[in-house]
Amino acid sequence: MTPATSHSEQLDVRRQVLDAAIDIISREGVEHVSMREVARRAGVSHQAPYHYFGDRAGIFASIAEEGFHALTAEFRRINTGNIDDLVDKTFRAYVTFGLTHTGHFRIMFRSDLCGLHTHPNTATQASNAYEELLNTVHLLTGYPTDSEDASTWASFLWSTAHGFATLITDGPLVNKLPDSVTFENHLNHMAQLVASITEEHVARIRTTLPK
Amino acid sequence: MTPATSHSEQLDVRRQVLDAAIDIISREGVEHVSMREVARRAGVSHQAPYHYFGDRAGIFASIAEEGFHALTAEFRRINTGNIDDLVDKTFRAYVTFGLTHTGHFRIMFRSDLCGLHTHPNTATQASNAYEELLNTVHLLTGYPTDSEDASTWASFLWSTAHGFATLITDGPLVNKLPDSVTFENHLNHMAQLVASITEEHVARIRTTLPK
DNA sequence: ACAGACGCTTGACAATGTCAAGTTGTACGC
DNA sequence: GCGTACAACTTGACATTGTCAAGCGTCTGT
Repeated sequence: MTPATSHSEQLDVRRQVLDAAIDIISREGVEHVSMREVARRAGVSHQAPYHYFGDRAGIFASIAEEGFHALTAEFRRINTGNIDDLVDKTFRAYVTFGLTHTGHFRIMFRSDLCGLHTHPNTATQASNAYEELLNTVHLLTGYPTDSEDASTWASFLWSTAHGFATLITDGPLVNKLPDSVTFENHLNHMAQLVASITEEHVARIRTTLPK
Repeated sequence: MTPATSHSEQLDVRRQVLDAAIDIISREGVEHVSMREVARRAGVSHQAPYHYFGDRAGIFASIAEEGFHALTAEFRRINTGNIDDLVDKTFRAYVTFGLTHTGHFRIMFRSDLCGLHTHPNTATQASNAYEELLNTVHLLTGYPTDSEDASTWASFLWSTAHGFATLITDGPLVNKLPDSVTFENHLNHMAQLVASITEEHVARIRTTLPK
C-alpha cells in the first residue's frame, strides 16, 4: 500500500518477520509458521520475507542463530563471574532460557528445519555455545577443553539441562509430577540434584588425581 | 482401483499409513509427512487415512502411542531382570531407542503435533512409561514411587537420557566431538559417567539414611 | 543522466489439509 | 430374501501454502 521508504523502517521488516515467527512458534508451534502469515503480520506482501531469508528454512536458521548467540552470552556471563555453583547456575540458565525463549529454543535443535551445514552462520553460533560450555567444564574439573573427558562432561551437562528443558516445554513430564510439587520446586530440586551429584564426583576426581 | 476387500488387507491400510509416516519422519523429518504422500505410499486415495486417524495429528498421536508403549516395555524388561547397573542399562536403552526408532522418537515429545490431552490413549502410554521409570528409581534408591524425591530422580534420569538422545539424533552436538571420539565411545563414556555419578550419590544417601 | 542495486509487489503454479458427498461391499435383524 | 446400517473407502472441491518469475519505484554511484 504505502511506499514505506522512510529510513527508520529500512530493516524493520526483517525484524518484524523474525518476531512474528518467534511469537507463532512459542504460542502455537513451528508447524503454524507460514511465510504468508509472517508477511501478513509484518504488513508486507507474501514475497517480502524471501528477500531477507531466501526461503522458510532461512527464517528458522536466523532464529536459531539468535538463540545460540544469546545462550552463549548467558554461559559466558556465568563463566566470567563468581565461579561458585557453576553447575547450578548453568543448569538454571539453560532451563530458564528454554522457558523464556521458547520460540528460539524449539528451533535450535531441529536439523530438519535448518540444516547446520547449509547455514554456516547458525553452525558457527552453535559451535560458540558448545565451546563456552567446554570452558565451563574446564573451570569445573580442570580438564583441558580439547580433551575427551571435557567433551563427555560437556555432553553430560548439556544433555541433562536440554532434556529437562525439552520435557518441561513440550513433553509429557510436566503433568506427571505429584500434586504437591510445583514447577519451581521441581526445577530447584533438579538443579540441586545435578549440582550436588556433579560436585561430589568432581571432588572425588580431584582427590584421586591431585593438582 | 482394485476392490481390496480380502480379509488379510483389512487393517493393512492403517499399518501401511503408519509405517509410511514413520519412515518419512526418520528419513526427512516431520515436516515432510503429508496426508497425501502417506496415502500414496499405502496405495489408497488421499482421504483414506482420515478414516483411521481423523486428521494429521491423529497419525502422530498413534505413532507417539506406539513409541511410548515400546519404551515402557524396554524399561520393564530392564527392571524385571538383573538389577545390577540399572542406570547404565536404562540410559543405553533410552538412547538406543531414540536412534533405532527415530520416526517414533521425533514425535513423542512434540505436544504441538499431538496434544496429549486431546489424545488420551497417547497420554496413557506416556504415563505408563513414566511410572515404569519411577519403578526404576524405586529399585535404585528405595524411595517410594509417589515421593517427591522419586519424581526428582525420575526427571533426572529421563532428562539426561532424553537430552543426549535428542542432541545426537537432531542436534549440533554430534559434530562437535574431538576427531578421535567415535559415537560409540561417546555413548559408552556418557553412560558410564551418568551411572557412576548416580551410584556414588545413591551410595552416600544409603549411608546417611540407613535401611 | 543513467545503470544497477535494493526493497519490495503482483501474478501464477503445483501441492497440501480438510470438508462434503458419493460408492461399494459386508453383516445383521427380520 | 430383503432392507437397513455400517465400514472402508473414493471423487470432487476449496482455501491456503511454499516458491518461481517478472515487474516496479527509489536510491546511489559515476
